Amino acid sequence: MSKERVSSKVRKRQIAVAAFELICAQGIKRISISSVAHRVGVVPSAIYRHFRGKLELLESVLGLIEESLQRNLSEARATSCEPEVQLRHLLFLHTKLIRENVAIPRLLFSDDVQFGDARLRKRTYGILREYIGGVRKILDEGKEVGRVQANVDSAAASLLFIGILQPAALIWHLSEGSFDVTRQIEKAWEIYRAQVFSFPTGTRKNGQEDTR
Amino acid sequence: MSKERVSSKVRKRQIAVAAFELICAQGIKRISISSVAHRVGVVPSAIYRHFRGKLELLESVLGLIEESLQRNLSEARATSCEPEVQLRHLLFLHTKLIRENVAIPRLLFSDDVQFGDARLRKRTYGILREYIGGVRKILDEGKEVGRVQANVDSAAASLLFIGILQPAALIWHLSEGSFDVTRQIEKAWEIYRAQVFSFPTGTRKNGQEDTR
DNA sequence: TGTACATCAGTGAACGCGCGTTCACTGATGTAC
DNA sequence: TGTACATCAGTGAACGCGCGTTCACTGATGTAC
Repeated sequence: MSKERVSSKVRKRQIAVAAFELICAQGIKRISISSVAHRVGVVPSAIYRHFRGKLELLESVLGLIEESLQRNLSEARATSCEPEVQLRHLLFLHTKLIRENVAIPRLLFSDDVQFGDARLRKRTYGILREYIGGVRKILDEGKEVGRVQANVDSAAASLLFIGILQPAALIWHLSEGSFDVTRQIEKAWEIYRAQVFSFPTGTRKNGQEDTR
Repeated sequence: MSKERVSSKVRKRQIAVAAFELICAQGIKRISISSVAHRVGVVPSAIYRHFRGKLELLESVLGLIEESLQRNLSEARATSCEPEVQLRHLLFLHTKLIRENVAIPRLLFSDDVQFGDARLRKRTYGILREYIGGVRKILDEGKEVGRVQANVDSAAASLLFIGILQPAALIWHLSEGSFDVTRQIEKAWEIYRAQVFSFPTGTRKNGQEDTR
């Protein structure tokens, strides 16, 4: 034990990251002030120098998750001005994120968040709303330029976008890897995009342009 | 306290149901041998007359969930011979089930199941596979009679079917009701069925029949 | 550059609590005669 | 129908354990003079 002293700002993030990694590896039930402290190389009571309590620690883990999701959203939007390509890339990034960080669904669906303190719940709600709102924005912009079917409800379509991945990821995790999550998501995406986008890549017919 | 004595078979189910209801009302974290026993009107150690331990109790709650899902599947299949109507009805039943029994997603996504004992995980995997398999069967039968698009991947489509509801239910629960889950599911279903079914009800054109 | 002091990250012992589980027991219920 | 006994659901005290949190402390680091 006994790493050297570190400034609170740095340590605070170290602790949040350690908690996040522990959730990835072992689930939320296994994280405790004690286990997180041990991972950082510090004594449990030291955590209280940086966080008021476990709740505040979990909140900061939510902050990390928010960062990742927003980062993905920005990156996806930067790849192309074509909404279909943007969403396709976001799906790819999201898949990767969830595969590598099981902590995310784990924490968001966890009991601590869903039934715990109202602050945690509100925070989570905000994070998800922001993310889904980002997806919806892409769809709405796509509608304006005629790339997205006008009769598609963008709120519902943005939720369904999340639904492309969510069940597959759940099954994948339960199956302990013996389930081709990438392929399932690919196929589900095909169903999705064929209905949502006006002229999906690969099925676009000659001569058909944005005439609407 | 001190209800009268009851046969083990009856009590066993009472206990499982009590645990299920407690999860609905307060989340998994709050259920303990003690709280379940109290709800049944019995002393904690009495639970051990009927279950070897907490794990076995959770397993029996999974059994209740399995029952509900299978019941829905049978009921949906009995409503019509039209696959679209069957799935539509299953979606309705599923929505109702999840709304009234938050315990179901709660337990299935819980840490105890996902990271806990391998038996629990396997059991959950089996339940979900069975349910999704039922959906897939409806789709495959639909394909045979030309009601479901031949180029739709039925495995992916059955997962996406679950995805219609899952994100909406999550957001709905976090929003504490201020979110019109039914409407979102309705709209997402429209996107889904338009792509999956050959001639979705309401958009079927005159003269078009099963010619494939 | 050297000394005195304030700041503050980290320590270690201690706490109260609820948890899952055990065990010897009690006494109601069902069965055999 | 009445008695003797086996079965077995339920009891209550006790256990060891890990949890989140507190508190008085230590001593390294940064700052003022």
